[in-house]
Amino acid sequence: MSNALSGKGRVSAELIERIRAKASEVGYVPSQAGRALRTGRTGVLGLVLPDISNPLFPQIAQAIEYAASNIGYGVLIADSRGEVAMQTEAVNRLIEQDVEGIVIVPRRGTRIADIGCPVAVIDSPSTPGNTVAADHWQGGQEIVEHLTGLGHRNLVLIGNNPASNVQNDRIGGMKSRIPSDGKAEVLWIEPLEQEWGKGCLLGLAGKVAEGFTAFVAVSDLHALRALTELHRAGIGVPEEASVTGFDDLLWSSVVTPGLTTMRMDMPRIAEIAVGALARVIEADCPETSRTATGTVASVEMTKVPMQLVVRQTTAPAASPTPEMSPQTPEGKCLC
Amino acid sequence: MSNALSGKGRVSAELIERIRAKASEVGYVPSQAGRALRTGRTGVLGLVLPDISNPLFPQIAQAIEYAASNIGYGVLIADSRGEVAMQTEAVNRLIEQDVEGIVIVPRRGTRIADIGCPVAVIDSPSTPGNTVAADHWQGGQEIVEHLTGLGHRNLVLIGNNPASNVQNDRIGGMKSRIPSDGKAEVLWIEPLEQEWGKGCLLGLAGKVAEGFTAFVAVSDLHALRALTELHRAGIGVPEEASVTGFDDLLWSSVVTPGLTTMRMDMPRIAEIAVGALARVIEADCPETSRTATGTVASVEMTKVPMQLVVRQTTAPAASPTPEMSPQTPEGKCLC
DNA sequence: TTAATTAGATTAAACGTTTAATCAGATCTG
DNA sequence: CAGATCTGATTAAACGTTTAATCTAATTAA
Repeated sequence: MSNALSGKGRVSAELIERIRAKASEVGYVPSQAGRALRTGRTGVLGLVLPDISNPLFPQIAQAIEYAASNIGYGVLIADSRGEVAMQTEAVNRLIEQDVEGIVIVPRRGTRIADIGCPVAVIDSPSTPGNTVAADHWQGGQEIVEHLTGLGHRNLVLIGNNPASNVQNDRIGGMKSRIPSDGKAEVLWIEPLEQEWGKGCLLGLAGKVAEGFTAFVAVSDLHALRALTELHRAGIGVPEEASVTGFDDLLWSSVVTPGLTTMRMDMPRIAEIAVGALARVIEADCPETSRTATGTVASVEMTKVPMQLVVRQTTAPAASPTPEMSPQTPEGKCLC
Repeated sequence: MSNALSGKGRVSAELIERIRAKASEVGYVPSQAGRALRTGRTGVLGLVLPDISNPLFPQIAQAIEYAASNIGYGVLIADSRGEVAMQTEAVNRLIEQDVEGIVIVPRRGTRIADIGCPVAVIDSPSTPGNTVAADHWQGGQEIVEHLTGLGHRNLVLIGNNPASNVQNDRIGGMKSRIPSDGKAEVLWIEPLEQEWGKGCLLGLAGKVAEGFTAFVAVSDLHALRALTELHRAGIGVPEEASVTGFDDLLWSSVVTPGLTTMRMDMPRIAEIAVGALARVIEADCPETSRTATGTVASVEMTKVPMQLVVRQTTAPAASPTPEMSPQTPEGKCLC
């Protein structure tokens, strides 16, 4: 009844105590529904992901949930399962559930329309309307600096799909740090698989024969693939070739050798994202919560630096490879 | 106002149409808060996980979210981040958010107390109070049947922690299918790491020297570790040794060679779990939703069979290994 | 023709909370 | 001491929905 007065208004300490006592005696818990109806605040944020089965989803979800619960919000999840149509449908489901704001990790190439509630976008700094993201470009730079610092000059950059902003940023950053006396070749997996079938070999052995000494993947997933393919071909990692990934997925540390990779500061990113949401929510609320303008474009976009995690898949480049001329002419996919 | 009458009561088709028109004209969306207050139904389920960073969390979350949204429920997530204390705290946060039921994947060894709302537990059939789970025992049986069918007789079973019900079930099932002319040795990783440090070698090369031809892990994570360790030691997979995992994590298909593993039927499990919840919710609701009895113990526990996924890490056992005597005497951890 | 039934529309009450408004008593001021 | 001020408690209104109840007019039956 007046329990809420425990903060506002004027009540005697004695009364407040009596209420408290009775409350816990009866096991009273305030109903969120009632509060929500009166105040228009549900205390719930939505989180929509392009595809929950994305391996780095756990990091995102965990960080968002943590950041949200820290400032008193719950997190309602929705999965667009990769389909772009379901993305808007998921958003609709969330706003029907009266979420006060939405954190969205958009599917590749998707633009988030102005919906009726505050939105924070986590994608890549190159995405229009983005709110916060890891600095993928800087991450790309740092990983190749690490490799060039070890003496590597000829790098194979491994990506999956050139349509991804994130992947492009990472590869862009990598390229920008290739020394003038070195060279880099980009290898896109998806087109390759279009032609040779899913799970095909990437022809990495051929690359080392051509003189490449390092394989720089845009994701630990692809790094793992490279790692095992090289192992299989009898090429020692890191003695004969170095391999790096991105994202520091869980298993990066359990493979042998441990994978050198770049890690995002997810807790930070999540904190910024939900923080931005909370700010516009708590600002807009007094007036017209239903008519909230949509995107949190007002708050300037933030880039969070990535961090290098050095493990065992990187080592100094093999001595200037005496036979560096292309011995195996075909660098093709060996599928 | 009477929009809801669109289902109950008696209204003319004409009026119903007029309402609809006006509604969409004004862009009216019914407020969940109001409905929740009146009906006591929030349409939200909670999902609490022992540790979101668990790599198979995506599968669980995705499946639960899908099953829930299919029958009109939203899913609020909560992470107990491994700490048992936070598990109950997470549950409390959820019920404060007025969830109508909770799906919980309990932390190892945790027992779920009777809280004030319906609960479905997903763990292992050996866990008391469990509602639904994959049939880990059967999974263990099937994977070794696959291996013995290929002629393997001496298997190393790799687990992490003997305190896990799930792992014990799997290993139990495995053991139950070891043929009389074969042998099996269990290798627990966690105690090993206690002694030799995290990420230490498991001494697998020694095992193949002793005559073991197959490594059966309780998780793809450990299988991956075994796979790379064997590769590293120059032991061919699957020519010289077979390796299998569990759970069919995302990357199981991208490693080279692709990992043979057992997959849970998560969609099915999720459907059963949220189905059970929905049933008791919709039954209890009319009377006393606040006084719901707690666990969904009433509905009998269900075991969902696991499915074998054969890829390339398993092959017929090498010809009866002529030199099967233990050449490398030390089977110790080589860390 | 009148009373009884009924379809369809309108009104009212209730859910549990918060916030504003009202009220009674006490302290203070002129 | 009377009127003004203030403190703390109590009461009332409102949020948006659903469900029950009331009300009107029209159709049917006697």
